[in-house]
Amino acid sequence: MSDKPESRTSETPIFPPRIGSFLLMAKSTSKSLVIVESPAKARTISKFLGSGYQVEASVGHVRDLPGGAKDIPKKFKKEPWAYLGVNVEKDFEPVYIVPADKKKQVDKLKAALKDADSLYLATDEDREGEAISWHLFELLKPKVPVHRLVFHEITKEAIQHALEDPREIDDGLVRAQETRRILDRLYGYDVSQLLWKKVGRGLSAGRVQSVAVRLIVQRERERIAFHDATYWDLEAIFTTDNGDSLPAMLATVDGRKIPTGKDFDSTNGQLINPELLQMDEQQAKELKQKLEKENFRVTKVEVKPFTERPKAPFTTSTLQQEANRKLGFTARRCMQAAQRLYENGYITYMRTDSTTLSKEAINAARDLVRSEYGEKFLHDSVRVYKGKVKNAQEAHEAIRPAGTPFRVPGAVQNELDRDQFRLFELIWKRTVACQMADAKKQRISVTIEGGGTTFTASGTSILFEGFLRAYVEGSDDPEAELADKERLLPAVSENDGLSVATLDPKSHTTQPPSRFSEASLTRTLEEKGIGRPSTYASIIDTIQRRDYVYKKGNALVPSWTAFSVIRLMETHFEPLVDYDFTAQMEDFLDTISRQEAESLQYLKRFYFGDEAEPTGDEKAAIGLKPRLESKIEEIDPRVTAKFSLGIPTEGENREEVFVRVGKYGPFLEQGERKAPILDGMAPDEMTLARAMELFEDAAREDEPLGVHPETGKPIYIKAGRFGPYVQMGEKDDEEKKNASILKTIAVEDVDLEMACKLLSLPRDLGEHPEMKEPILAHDGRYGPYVKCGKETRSLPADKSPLDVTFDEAIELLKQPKTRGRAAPKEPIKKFEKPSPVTENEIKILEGRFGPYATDGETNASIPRGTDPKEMTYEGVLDLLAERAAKGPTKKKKKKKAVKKKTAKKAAKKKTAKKKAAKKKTAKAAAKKKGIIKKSS
DNA sequence: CAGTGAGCGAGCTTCCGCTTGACTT
Repeated sequence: MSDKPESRTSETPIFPPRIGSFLLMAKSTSKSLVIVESPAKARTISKFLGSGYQVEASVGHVRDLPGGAKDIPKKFKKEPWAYLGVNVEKDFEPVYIVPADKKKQVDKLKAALKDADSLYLATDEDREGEAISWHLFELLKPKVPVHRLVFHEITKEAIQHALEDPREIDDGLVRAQETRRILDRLYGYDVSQLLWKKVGRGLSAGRVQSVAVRLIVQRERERIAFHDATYWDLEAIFTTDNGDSLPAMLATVDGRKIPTGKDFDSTNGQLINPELLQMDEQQAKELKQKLEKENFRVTKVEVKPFTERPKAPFTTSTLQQEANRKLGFTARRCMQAAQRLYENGYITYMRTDSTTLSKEAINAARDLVRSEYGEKFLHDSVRVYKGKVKNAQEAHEAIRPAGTPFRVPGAVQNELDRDQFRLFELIWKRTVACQMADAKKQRISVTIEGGGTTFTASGTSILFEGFLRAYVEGSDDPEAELADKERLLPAVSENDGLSVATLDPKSHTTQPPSRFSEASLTRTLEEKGIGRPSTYASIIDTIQRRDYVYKKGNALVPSWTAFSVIRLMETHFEPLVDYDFTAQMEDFLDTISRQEAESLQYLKRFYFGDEAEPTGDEKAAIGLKPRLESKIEEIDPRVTAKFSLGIPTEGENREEVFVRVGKYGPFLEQGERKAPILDGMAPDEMTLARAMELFEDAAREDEPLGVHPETGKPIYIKAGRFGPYVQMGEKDDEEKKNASILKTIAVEDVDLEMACKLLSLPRDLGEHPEMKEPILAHDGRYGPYVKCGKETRSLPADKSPLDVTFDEAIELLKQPKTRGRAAPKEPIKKFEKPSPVTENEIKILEGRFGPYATDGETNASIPRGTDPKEMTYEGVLDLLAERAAKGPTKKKKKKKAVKKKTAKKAAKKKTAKKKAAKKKTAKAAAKKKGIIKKSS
């Protein structure tokens, strides 16, 4: 394979050769290669173009920055910036590689190009599409004429037209894309790595995900800060002279308005305007009694007609939102169904930010309105929706039924599965509805007076359905949706007398702002121009995979880890989580694509700060690198990961209570007291009162597994730092005993008998005949082992300290100790020739972390994916040389440095590391514990 | 968040956007 890693240099020509050059060499069987992004699109276009064209797909991007160490080309591996894949020391020069999963496709394209006498790059007409074309050009190095082709619709006419009018690759757009890519990499990798050091392993930060998490955390903070308020009013049903019922709500009493939810300050639950009348239950009941005897009459009837327009055709974002609201689909499920519909030709492309419909589509929709609903439901002129989405790139049409005419849902039902059909129907209706007439409605408000009070009643009636016949948009707030429905009032006129049928005191409690759902998060991100159609679903996946957010029904709930990370970001990297950061970046990218600004200058200021390039806008001068360097010292995770719940004003313990986020998850702390926080408890449920309860719970002993038959002490299963263990005796029992549960035993299989066995360790197997010392079988931090005097031997994997025999132990103790486990393992491979460096034998061994090569001094892992048996002598030498060049591992150096500072800190670090390794088991056990607790 | 004796290497995690299969069940 000749896919050598490339790095862009300034000499690389951006523009392909001029159209029409070198046509003299055209082969007799002349064929043109056309490359589009999607295979489905390639199939469709292939039908429109004759045999003179071969249409292939790039299947997305074909080159990218290296993802991790395994992708970084050898020659850069030693560079300090290698982990970024961007040479920040040399004008942010990116390193591009062909990702492993794209190699096959690139080879295919190369082969296809060999048979072609011209190349058409027909990727999408947006920033990313332009970049794909450029990368294809760089990678394929075509020797035939190259043309850049764009078409907005996939029709024969549009494609023919495009072929007649090709253009060149747009250098500005390509640079803008590259700038975006580099910025995301610098932000993403550098800030993530800071989080690994300060918060926990495997965490991540990024331009898009961090803002998404911040939104969710911010909403939770509002919920925590929320103070509810309760107020009462009266719900009346009046009767007209005709005997019709007229429901109405109390509005004023003696001129004072009755409040509604929005009249209260959410931070303290108090009325914003104290002139309003906040009644309690008592007052409401008294008022009811008083009013029952009063006469009422209608004093005002207001009729207001209004019209409603259909919503724009679907974009990815609005489709996901509606599928979530109406069908209960997650973003992921919606996109999966849409992908199938697209691939099989039922709908147009599903990743789009455009609301524009092609002429053909508009005509098809209008024809269907006529045939399905009748002429009078047709909007009198063609409705055109202007895109109002921030940073829209509009490379595609809106999402709509494919082809013309549109097939009606009933006709395709048997061809589709249930998800696909329901989604298709949704798309069909939305598309058709947008060429339908406005709905005409009217709102009627009735005011009723009597006994110094006023009541109001309102109703909505539909005068003409219009587009509502086909499609009603869903709402994030089910109550609002309900209120939107038609509500009819009996015909009444001013001065009509009314009698009271019922008067019901009703209590209302104000509600905190609701959490984000997938739909409302996507909508908010889109409004702010954050994320792209192809990424909305993956953003939601990512923040859940990192345990920043979990779902509770449809709601996205932030974890305490999210609180911790977001506070760290807000405190130390505020510009990076600014809600406008992406929008500002887009503005810069626009100037870069118009070739009015330099990418380099922007990146310099972003990464190195204003000093590097002091001009213009402050906002871009974030100075990520110097900021990271100063923050790595400054940030104290024990501060950013500590949240006060307040100070108790009663009870014995009056110290301040905190939620703290540790490596194993969140826990409560009050002075010396600690209590775990169980999974599934949302941050806004964690009040001071609830925390105090949890401390009590933690103090109370758990249900014991049973009682030890000999000592009579209770036995508990507990989750500890080193995994699950059994404890005999109460917590404060001086003679209590603990024993780890062997890794070969599942926690749920531990019964009383097993627990007793574990507690019986170390087990005395008898005296060693020669050493005259007892042989003990025990379980330790490196697993089970036998011990005799000062000699220890680990047990092989198939032996347990619970049943290892005397003879087996003797046998083990006979083995030499040097190689740790039972016998030294056979090398996977040995080489005859010794190392020229150390003159030792070179071997490939099977180690704890996989196969590695050693020359006696240096050890080098065999890269994953390489068969160690296939390694050549030269290959091994290369690996060893590379490893040796890196020098001794950094870790050892660091540890020493830390040790110098404070011995205490170093010790802490050490245990922390061990803890992290066992996190999983401990967590699982804790979870199990939670379940046991609940069910018992 | 419990405490239990050795020594043979650590290396990796992560971003955003563009696209589908290749896997398994």
